[in-house]
Amino acid sequence: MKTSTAVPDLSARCREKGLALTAQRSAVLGELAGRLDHPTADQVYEAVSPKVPGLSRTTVYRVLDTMAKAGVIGVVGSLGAAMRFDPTTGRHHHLMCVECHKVVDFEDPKLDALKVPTGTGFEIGDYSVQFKGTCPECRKKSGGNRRN
Amino acid sequence: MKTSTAVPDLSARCREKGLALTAQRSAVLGELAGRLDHPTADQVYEAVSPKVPGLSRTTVYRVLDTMAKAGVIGVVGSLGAAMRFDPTTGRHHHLMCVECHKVVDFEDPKLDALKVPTGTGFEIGDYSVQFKGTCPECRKKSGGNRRN
DNA sequence: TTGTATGCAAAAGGTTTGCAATGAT
DNA sequence: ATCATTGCAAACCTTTTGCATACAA
Repeated sequence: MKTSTAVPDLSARCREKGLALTAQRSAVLGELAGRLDHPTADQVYEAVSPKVPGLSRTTVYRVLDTMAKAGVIGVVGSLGAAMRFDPTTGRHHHLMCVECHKVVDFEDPKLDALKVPTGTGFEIGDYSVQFKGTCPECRKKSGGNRRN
Repeated sequence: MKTSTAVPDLSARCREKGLALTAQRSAVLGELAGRLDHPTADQVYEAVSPKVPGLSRTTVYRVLDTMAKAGVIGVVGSLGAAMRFDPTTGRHHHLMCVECHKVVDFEDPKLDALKVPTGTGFEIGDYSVQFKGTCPECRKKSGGNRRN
């Protein structure tokens, strides 16, 4: 039988990316690797802080940001900080620009008919597919990072 | 031919939900209905403010929140304010609790093979499916709204 | 040694709240 | 008349930044 996803060795990945492995980074990555939930930066800080005397909240934010940008870890959602509103309430999907955070609707009947998971304990109301990439404008000005 | 989604009459929906239709609400909903992007609360405020003298930023936040909770409008992403991190970097999907914002991984090979949209101008890197619902814990304590 | 990473403190968003006044039904 | 909604100011939470110090390679 195939066990569920093994705990990833994030510290190793960190090294592979050529990033220095400090005590703080090791602790933050070690904490994240062992968690099934998807903690916020503050939750990571609260968990790691007791184990690393003097650890700064700022450092946790910076480590998580650095690791996410290097692809060592992932982020859930990946919109900017601000909440975005949508006049459409029906099922539809989104193209999201990872550069400028632009969000564009995408409709596709095929995607509207996915099988909703059962036996998870969750009562699923709806779903949507998020396609993450780079929008036309940001592709042009390659280094474009104006926020939208 | 079928034209793309028509501009929704959000004010009508507001009435249907039994919510008072004030000048401010009407202006906010009117603005949102006409936009294809997915504006932040602040962007809505900037757009509506000139048309409604004395309009408060607070009110815009409150109107959007109220309407979203009533189902008159939608929100993109629907996580809480805080960013969440994930040790997993490969393609996988999420069950998200709309009550407590808990996020649980969900893996399904079928969902890993969706057709990525083309001809959108976007350069798509990856995607994930977000299933939104209520988690087992929040279902029990029906009114449960502790944040996770 | 040399550049990167950390800590502190302070600032910068983004959003929420208490309370009195205003307004919709 | 009555309760919901608004505006203001202030608080709150999350995240980012400047700068001097400490540390990994």
